[in-house]
Amino acid sequence: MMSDWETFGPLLHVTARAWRQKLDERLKPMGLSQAKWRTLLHLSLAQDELTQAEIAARLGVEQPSVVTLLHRLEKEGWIVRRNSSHDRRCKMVNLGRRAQRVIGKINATADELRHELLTEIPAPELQTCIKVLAHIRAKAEKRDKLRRAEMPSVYRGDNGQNTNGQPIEKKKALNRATRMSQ
Amino acid sequence: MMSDWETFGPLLHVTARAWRQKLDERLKPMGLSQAKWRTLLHLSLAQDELTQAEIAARLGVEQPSVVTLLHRLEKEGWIVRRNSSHDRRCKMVNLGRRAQRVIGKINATADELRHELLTEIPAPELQTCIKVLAHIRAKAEKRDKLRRAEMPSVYRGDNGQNTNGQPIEKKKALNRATRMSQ
DNA sequence: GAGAATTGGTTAGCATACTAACTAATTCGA
DNA sequence: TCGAATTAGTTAGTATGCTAACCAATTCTC
Repeated sequence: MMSDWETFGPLLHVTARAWRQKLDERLKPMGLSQAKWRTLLHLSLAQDELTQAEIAARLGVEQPSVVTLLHRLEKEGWIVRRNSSHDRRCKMVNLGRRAQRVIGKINATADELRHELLTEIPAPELQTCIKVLAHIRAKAEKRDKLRRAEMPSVYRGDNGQNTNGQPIEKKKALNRATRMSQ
Repeated sequence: MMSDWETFGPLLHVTARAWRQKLDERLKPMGLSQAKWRTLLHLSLAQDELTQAEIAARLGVEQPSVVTLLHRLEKEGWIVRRNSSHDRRCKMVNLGRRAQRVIGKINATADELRHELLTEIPAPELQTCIKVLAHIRAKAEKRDKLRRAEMPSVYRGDNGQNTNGQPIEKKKALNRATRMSQ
C-alpha cells in the first residue's frame, strides 16, 4: 500500500510527470511537443498577441529559452512574430494559421484528459488534495529566510532571484498561468 | 481561492517543481545539480555497486542520458567506474571518496525538507492526498487501450514502449525507486 | 532633460533529457 | 551447439532548459 509519508516527494513527481506525458502522448500526432503546445495554448488563452517576455512568464521559463522555442515554432509555421509599433524593444507573437486550425483540439484534449483522470475521485477528497498541494507549494516557494539572513546579500550572488532561481517579477504571471488547464 | 478543479493539472506541476527546486537550491552549495544528487542518492541507497542500466531504471531516464551524466560525475570525482568481472558488457558504478563524504548530508537535507513541507498538514489530509495522487498516477500511466486497439501494433512505431514512452521493463525498478525520499 | 536603472530580446556556452543507430557480450531456443 | 534475440554501453544529433553577458529601447530620478 502506497501510504508511507516518506514516499510523498517521489509520488508527487511521478504523478505530475505521468500526467504531463499522457497529454504529450495524445498531442504528439498533431506534431507538437510539450513546450510547443503549452506555448500555443497560452497564446490562445491570451486572446491577444503577447510579447516574448509575457510568454516566458506564463510558461515559467526564462527568456532565452523562449527565444529558441519561438524560433522553432516560427520555422514550423505555428506562430508569427512582428515588431511592436508602441515599444520598439518588443516583438509581438501571434498564432499562425496552422496553429489556429488545431488550437481547439489542443484545448479539448487537455480538458478530456483532466476529466478522465479526476472523474472517479470524490469531490471532497479532490478538495483536500488541492488544499494540501497548495500548502506544500506555498511552503516550497517561500525563500529560506533564516538561512539567507546568515549571509549578507552582497555575497549571495543570486542576481536578484528568489530561492527558486526564478526572477522575482515572474511570480504574478506564473500564478495567472496556473489558472489554466494546461 | 485555489480550489477550482480545472487548476489541478497546473497545481500538480508547480508543486512538484517547487519541491524539486527547493531541494536543488539547498544542495547547490555542495556542488550538486538535481541529476547528480539523485544519482548519488540512488547509489547510496543501493548499498552496493550498480550497473549503468540499473541506474537509468532507478532514475527513470534512458541509458544514453546516464552515459553523459556519469561522465560528468566521474570527471568531478563523485563516482568511480570499473569493468565487471562477471559480465564484460557491464560497468559497475561506485561512489567515490568525495561522494561518501557528503552522502549523509544529501539524505539529511532531503529528509529535513520533506519534514518542513509536510509537518503542518494533518495526517488524514495527507493520507487522502496520497490516495488521490496514487489514483491519478495509476490512471495516467495506464495505456490508452481503446485508442491503440484502433491501430495494428505494426504501424504504431513505439519500439516496445508503453504510453509513457518508457521501456516496459523499467516499471519495476521505477517503482522501487519511488520508495525513496529523493 | 540627462544619466541611471530597468526591460525586451539576443547570443554563447553549458546541462540534461530524448531517439536512432551502432558495437560487443551474453543468453535463449530449436 | 549455433544462430537469433537480448542486453549493456556508446555515439550522434536534436530538443529543451539554464546562466552570463550583451545591445537597444524605454522609464525613472534627480
